[in-house]
Amino acid sequence: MNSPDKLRHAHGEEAVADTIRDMLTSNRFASHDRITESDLSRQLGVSRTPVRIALKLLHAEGLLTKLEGRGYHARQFGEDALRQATEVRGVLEGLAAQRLARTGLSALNRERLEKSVQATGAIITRGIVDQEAVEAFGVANLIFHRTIMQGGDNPFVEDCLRRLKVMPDGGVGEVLPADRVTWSLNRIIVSHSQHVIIKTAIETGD
Amino acid sequence: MNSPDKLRHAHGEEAVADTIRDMLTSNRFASHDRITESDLSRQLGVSRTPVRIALKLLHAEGLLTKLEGRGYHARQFGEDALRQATEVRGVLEGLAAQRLARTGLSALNRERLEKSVQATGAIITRGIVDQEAVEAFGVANLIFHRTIMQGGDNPFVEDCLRRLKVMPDGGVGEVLPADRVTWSLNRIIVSHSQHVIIKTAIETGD
DNA sequence: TGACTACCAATTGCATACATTATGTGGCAT
DNA sequence: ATGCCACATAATGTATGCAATTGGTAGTCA
Repeated sequence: MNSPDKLRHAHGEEAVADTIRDMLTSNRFASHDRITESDLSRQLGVSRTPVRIALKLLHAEGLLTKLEGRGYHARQFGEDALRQATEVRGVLEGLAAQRLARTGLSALNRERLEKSVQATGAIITRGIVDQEAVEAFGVANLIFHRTIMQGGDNPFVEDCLRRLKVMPDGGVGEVLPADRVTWSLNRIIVSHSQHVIIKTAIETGD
Repeated sequence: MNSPDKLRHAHGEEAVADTIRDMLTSNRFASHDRITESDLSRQLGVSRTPVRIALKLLHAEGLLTKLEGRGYHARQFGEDALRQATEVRGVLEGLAAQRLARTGLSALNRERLEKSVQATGAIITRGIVDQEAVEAFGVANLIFHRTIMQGGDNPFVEDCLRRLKVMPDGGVGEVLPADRVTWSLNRIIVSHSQHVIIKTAIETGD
């Protein structure tokens, strides 16, 4: 995906960053691969300048480690990193949810959470985990978490969570490639029940 | 400070970003000022290229809001933003402290926390809040929070906290300019007591 | 044979010139 | 008088050429 053609359509600069980000999060680079401006610019068919900017942004995002004169390396995320990111996301969403519980749910947000929970519930009662179900769960999960995150009305929470998205599989609600994580019904059930707990906690005022 | 001369000494590119960051955090721009590449490049005596990169980095850091075609605005941080950032920092440090409580304090970290608490205690018993006391408190406070943060051993927590530093006065333990915040003994006492609570909680295993 | 030096290649960083896009303004037509 | 269209201006985005720094390598001297 993300052939160089795409670069001509979307606003080049960010498109370059997005493309490289995709290449990184889909583990297209080995840990020892040197990533340099020139290589990527040739590879993507653009000049060094946008690539240069993109690499600096990705470095600032923490996706790349600098080799001081010899390019960059793709930052490697192990299992522990995933766990750590999950911890952080947990407390941040907890904060957002807490605030939601205090201020009360707007009608729109209440509806969003309701629909999300109903959607995951429907998947479970259907009992079949196919591609469609995984995608549906991804969407519902995304809506649920995003609603809480934005409803918390704390831009810093959103900033921090956005930062966690740099992790492969770290983004909340992203549909994961089937070859990386085997999605089971169990996992959906766990998520669903957690969502229900959180939702009722918010509605009753924690 | 940070006259354009400085740009010639430190590694240009980051120096440009640092300079602009300083200009932003010291409130040198009014909220309605348009910030453009060309203006800054003239003002700093460098070409647009490094300024361009610096602005993009600062935008990614959340210090600038994009005006989509007409430059940037300095992001304004109100009192509520300070409160929100404090909330986020609270839960993140809570997470780090929790982990510290589980894994146990290393001798070095235990000593650091002990010394910090003793220092703030000494300030309180002395009872005089002068410049020296404020600075001493700043140092002790910084050590306390940084110890907890790093002891949590979660790079994402550090990432997020670093992100909060973009706020004016948002950095933990920074000595604040006297004209922005009036430091009272009360405030130090509150901090001290909180530190004691956190410290004993960690030592007893939460 | 080992270490030091000098050179070469590769890479980042900067500046300038050029292309593209968006906004704002002014004039014209209805 | 108001609305729309066109043009000018300013801002971002891109490409390329050049400088400076760094790492690697080979060659020489002790």
